[in-house]
Amino acid sequence: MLDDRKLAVLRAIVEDYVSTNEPVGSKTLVDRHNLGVSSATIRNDMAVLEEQGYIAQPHTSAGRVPTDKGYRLFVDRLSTIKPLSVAERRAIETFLSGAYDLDDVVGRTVRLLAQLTRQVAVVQYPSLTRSSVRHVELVPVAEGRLLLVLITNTGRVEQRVIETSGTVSEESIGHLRALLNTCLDGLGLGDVPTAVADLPEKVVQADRPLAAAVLSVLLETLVEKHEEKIVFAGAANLAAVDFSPSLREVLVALEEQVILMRLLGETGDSSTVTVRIGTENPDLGLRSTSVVAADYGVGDLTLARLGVLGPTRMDYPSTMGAVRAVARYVGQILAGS
Amino acid sequence: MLDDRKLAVLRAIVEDYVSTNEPVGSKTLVDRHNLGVSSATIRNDMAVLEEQGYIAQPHTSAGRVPTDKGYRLFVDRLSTIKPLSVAERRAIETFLSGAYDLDDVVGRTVRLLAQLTRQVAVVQYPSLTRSSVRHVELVPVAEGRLLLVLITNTGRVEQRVIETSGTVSEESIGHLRALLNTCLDGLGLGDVPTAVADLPEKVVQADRPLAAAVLSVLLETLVEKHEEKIVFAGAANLAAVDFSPSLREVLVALEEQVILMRLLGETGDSSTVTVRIGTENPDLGLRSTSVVAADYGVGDLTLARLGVLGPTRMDYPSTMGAVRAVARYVGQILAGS
DNA sequence: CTTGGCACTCGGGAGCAATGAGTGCCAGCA
DNA sequence: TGCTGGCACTCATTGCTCCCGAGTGCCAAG
Repeated sequence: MLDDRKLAVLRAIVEDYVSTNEPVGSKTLVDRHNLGVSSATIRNDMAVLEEQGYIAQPHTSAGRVPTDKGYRLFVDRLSTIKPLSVAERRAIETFLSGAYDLDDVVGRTVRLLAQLTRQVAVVQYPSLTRSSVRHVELVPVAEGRLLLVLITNTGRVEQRVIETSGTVSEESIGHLRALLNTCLDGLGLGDVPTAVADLPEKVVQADRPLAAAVLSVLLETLVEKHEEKIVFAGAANLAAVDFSPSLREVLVALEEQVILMRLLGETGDSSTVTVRIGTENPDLGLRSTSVVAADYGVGDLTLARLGVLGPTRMDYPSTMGAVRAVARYVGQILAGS
Repeated sequence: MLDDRKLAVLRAIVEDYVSTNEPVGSKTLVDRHNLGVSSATIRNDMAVLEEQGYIAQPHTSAGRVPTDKGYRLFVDRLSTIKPLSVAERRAIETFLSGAYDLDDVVGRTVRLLAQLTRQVAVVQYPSLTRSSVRHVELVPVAEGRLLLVLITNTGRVEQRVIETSGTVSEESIGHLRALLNTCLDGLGLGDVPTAVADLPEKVVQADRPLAAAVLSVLLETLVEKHEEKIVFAGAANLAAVDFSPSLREVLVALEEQVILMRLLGETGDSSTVTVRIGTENPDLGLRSTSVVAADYGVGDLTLARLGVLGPTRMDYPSTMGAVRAVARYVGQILAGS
């Protein structure tokens, strides 16, 4: 259907258009790439490519521009992920290794990725559901108020206030704390609900209301935090590209956690970079953007995803390289802390 | 210098320009507001106002537009803060009272403020320096690693990893934890450094390295977190106004913590709303924006600031009303949790 | 299948006139 | 002294035409 030269033409169109941001015509194409044929031949090829829906012209008498379908073919078959330079890798490593807690790791990662790709970066916090309990802490913070702190093996710390009906003794708290920790230590968060089901029965009669209160808040925390936290950075990079009309829509989408979550999407083939182009996106208003995303995690364990959002007209090979590299390094950093 | 009518004219110009976003001329002015004089008279007044620098015309044969100086006069002497409607107040209250921890309070606040004013909202986390220690927790998370968790009376939780040279026994940790808590409980964070200076001397010889490590991390935390955390929301609202060229600069500024901090500025008269207009701003690139900010806190204690950033051409009375109201409610919520 | 040639299309920019909102100024009037 | 109506003037904006050139599609020949 499409012979080698037509594919080469498509590739050239994508590359030229990405770098110049101007519709590319048959003449400029033969000038810039040495395709060994005349512009008339290219024109014929382009007519075919257009008929098949890989490219389009904004208006008659203008050059061609890749369509989403064209980008898709380019990503799937015409390009390879471009590895980062040694200098870049080193920069990533030193920058990330300076982080001192989970918030900081995520914060640095998202800024790094934004800067590296000059686009909007999105990073999801490590999943709670896949991590396990490292420690549970109960701290009295005021009359009738306890603070429940849950620490996971991924370094995440969750906190919730518990209202207790009356004053609670230090011993009761200490007892409950010990009980919780022996029950839960090392347990996957998904298994917590069943493990603590019979907790109230294990404490003395007087402390049962307390135990029940703590328990309900603990379970709530697990459920609510299930919808993961997600952050972005580099919105300023959007202004550089001129999205003119849809810029507002894109900004709105970015501020909506739920949309961001869907944006990164479910894990495709793990250990690979996923690309979603233009209308392949689940969200309206992001129809003119592409998302390049990847899983990150420690060893075989996938913790969450991160990625980049930019115009469909983006440098896919480089972006994919940056996303892949950052995902790997974050994994390493998390493993080592 | 400026008689009452000239002030009335200035007020009318500001109000008209804010609502229509078009330079306002003498004719439209007498039509819309009943000033009781003819347009020629208004023209004379406008000439004076322009000479004094309160208004300017984008080009000859165009209407007048307020200058920063004009807005300043308007805010200081020609307008009063517009209180929110009962419905709005109720909405704020119910929305904020649904929050369940500090992150959530701040997150809801910033989104609320952005939506209420249709501009960019900025909220600073409650200051660490002005709060006091509620509890210190030490948790072993791995071989050679401890997690230090610091809980303050404002509900803020700080965490840091401590690298210990060797394995540390549970007892050592327990001892140190108890020691820290008796030393620090209720202490203002500013007083922590002196209070813990002699800590290593209070533990048995073998635990001194541990104590020193914990100590240094604790002090680091206090210093580093001194530069407070700050968040924003509503960037999408920027796209609605057409900042055309400077939009990028504004977005850049928003992502820079340091700039944001400076933006809210030092507390002016507390319990009042502060307005900074256009070039009064410390930052270049925000020359065409205004900031409306206020302190918030519990009772007499000021914890931090929050505010709104928008075009100089904004509805100051309403914005000030919204900022003031939200600041008050956040204070109430924090007091009650 | 490729190529040079050629007519055709159409967006974008330059040039130009008409429009009209808005101004500054002035002389007259209370 | 301050207000007013009148009037000439300015100038951004709009709509119009015209022209240019990049780029195409098609065709006949190699």
